[in-house]
Amino acid sequence: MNPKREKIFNAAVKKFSEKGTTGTTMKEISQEAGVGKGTLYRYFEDKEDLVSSLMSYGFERLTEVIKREIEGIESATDKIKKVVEVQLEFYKKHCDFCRFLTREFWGYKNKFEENIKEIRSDYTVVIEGIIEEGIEENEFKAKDPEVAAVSLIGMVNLTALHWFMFKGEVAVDKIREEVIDIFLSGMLN
Amino acid sequence: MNPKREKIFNAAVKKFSEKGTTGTTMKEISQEAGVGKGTLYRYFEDKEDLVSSLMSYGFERLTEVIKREIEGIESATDKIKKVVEVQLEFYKKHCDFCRFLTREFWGYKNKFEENIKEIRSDYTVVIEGIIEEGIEENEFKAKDPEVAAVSLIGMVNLTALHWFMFKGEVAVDKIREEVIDIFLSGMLN
Amino acid sequence: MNPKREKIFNAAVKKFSEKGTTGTTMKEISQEAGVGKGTLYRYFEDKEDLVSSLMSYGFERLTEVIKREIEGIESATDKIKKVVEVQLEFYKKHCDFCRFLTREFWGYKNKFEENIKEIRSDYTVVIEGIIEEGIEENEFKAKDPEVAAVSLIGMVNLTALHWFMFKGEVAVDKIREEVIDIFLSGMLN
Amino acid sequence: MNPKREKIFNAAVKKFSEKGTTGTTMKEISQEAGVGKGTLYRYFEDKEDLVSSLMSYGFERLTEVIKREIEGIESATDKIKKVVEVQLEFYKKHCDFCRFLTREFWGYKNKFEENIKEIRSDYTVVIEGIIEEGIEENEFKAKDPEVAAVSLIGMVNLTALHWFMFKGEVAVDKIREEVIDIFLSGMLN
DNA sequence: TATGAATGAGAATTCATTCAT
DNA sequence: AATGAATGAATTCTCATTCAT
Repeated sequence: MNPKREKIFNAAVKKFSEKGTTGTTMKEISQEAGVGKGTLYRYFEDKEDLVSSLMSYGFERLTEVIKREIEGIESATDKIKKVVEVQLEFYKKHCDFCRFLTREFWGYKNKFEENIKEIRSDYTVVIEGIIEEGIEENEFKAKDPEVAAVSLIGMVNLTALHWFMFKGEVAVDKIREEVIDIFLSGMLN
Repeated sequence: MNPKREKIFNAAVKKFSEKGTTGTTMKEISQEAGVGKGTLYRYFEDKEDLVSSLMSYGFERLTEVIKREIEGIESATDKIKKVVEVQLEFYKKHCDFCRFLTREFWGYKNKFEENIKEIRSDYTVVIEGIIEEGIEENEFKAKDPEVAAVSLIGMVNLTALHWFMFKGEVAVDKIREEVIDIFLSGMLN
Repeated sequence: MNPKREKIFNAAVKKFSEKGTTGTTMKEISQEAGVGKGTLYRYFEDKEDLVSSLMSYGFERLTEVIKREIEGIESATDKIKKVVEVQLEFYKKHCDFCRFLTREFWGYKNKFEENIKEIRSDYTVVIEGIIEEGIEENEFKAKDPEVAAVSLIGMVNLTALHWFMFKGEVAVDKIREEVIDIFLSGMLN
Repeated sequence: MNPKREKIFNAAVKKFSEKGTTGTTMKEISQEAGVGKGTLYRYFEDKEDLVSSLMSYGFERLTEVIKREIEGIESATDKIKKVVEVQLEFYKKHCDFCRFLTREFWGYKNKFEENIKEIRSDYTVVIEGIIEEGIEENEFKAKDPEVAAVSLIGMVNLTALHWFMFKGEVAVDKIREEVIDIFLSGMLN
């Protein structure tokens, strides 16, 4: 990627996470990025485009990493374990981005809405695929793979964010163990 | 509650859900509520206060309903089942409010931050309590009740919102069954 | 007319005449008018609306005055004399407005274009009517009343503006005599 | 003239006529001209200089053509006829330029103001000269040659522009006949 | 000599908030 | 108590101009 575009992305993530997209001004982003205000508009149509490009970019990176990491893993159970781990690591590393994402994803009508939905769908579908596979192989017993996939994402997403917001850091190991255990074996003794 | 305050709350929820808090103007809220713009400032200090009051109010209602509904239920397992059901019904009924909540909760510095954190904590703590109870009673096996509680909230929250956003309505029955099953018994066959 | 709207109109004419519509900022107008910047937007949709409203308003006033003044005059010749006199007086009195008009009328596409064309047409048509009348009464000999009408307007318009720009004031008496003489009797000896 | 300078002139006239000088960006001109944006600044000090150079250039061409065409013509009457014809042809051929001129000429303070006034004066003076000549030769009867000259220019200028704007084309023949007739013989029967 | 990426002053416009009625 | 006209700080975005390549 163009290095200046990347500089802008990094500055935007930081600011958006701290103050929200609407609470952040283009001027602040340009200052954080160390470029002129006008330069933002050379790389992005407008603020909306910057926000949605950033969201797409992040989702794509996350989906990419997950796809790459589960490659070669055989059982659906092991794949799920890896997915949880990779996601938590991603959240820990890019917690600014993840806060931004959680906040802005459930967004309101904007010109890029469809585009975003598609990207997010990609990400959900990967996890859904693993669950379907597990069902076929008789490893898993879920009736509705979509509910199961979104549930898993929800568990990881909210616990990670909860830790980040209330304790200051994502406790990857602790969360991973517990989440995997609950998701795979349930709470019942 | 003061009926005019309630009118304003209802108008605000509707608009905030449609267009976000920053995308909604005080004028729009006043028109939706059928009162003068100045009147809003009689009932709320400023916009920030309106947003955070609304958030507290909603969390309190949800916590209240949950507390009331699990009263008298004996086993932790049944309590969890009820919690999931009540939450999904609440999401279905007040999906505007829930979208607003998810978006605005992971909020950014504002004068009411501490207040909000406390309220949200109340809500988490109720569920954490049920889980702790279940552990004590040897019904549950979780190592970390907090992770477990937030995981459950995350599952319900995200599946409900996912259905609302991508399918237009929250499929309470389907989600409830699957989520309860996963949370209690896990995915493994 | 609303007194605040009028204050804004007067301020806008003055500034537009001095610096052109695009050379004048909304801030300057608001300062000249002694109102807040936001107030301009209570009375006009946007800058374009302010410009075109002003143009319509001026054309309407001019057309109105002309219509009123020629009422009761019998011969077309006398009517033409009155038209030239009234126009020159108007130009002298509102030379700011006239400079603005001449400059901005031959404008470029904008949302109010059709509206403006209609208003200007009204004004041209009045003069065309007098000429047609004169032809019917055998007073005048023009073959094309439209060319004749626009010619007269052009003579008055440009001489008045020329005097204003190059000599600082519109010499009403001198211009009136000569223009009427040329238009009615021609240059030939 | 330098061919690149001419390319820029042509591009600028086209754009200025379509969208006004302030509505046209330097980038648009450079693209229309097929040169880099920076190149414009090699041939013109700044935008103001481009506008005023263009205006001077056009006035000079028009004055030049008129001077050349009336050379050798004897009577003032015939010279006036030729002047009207030449002007109308020029307007028809360069209507973009003429619209630009009418709009921008009644210009506002800028660093090249004096220069422009002089050029325009040149043009007026040629026609004034013809009229003075006619008076001396007893062909014409005007009392004030300046009013007469500006009147003629006004007639031609506004009728041509009126036709261009409201009918899409300058009807040279029709306008010429009528304007010459009015100017020389007047309207009276 | 020619280019176009980068800049930042400045423009139009919005909107939370105030306050006279 | 209720209203909505008025305000101006703040925001997004544009574009003339510069300058390194």
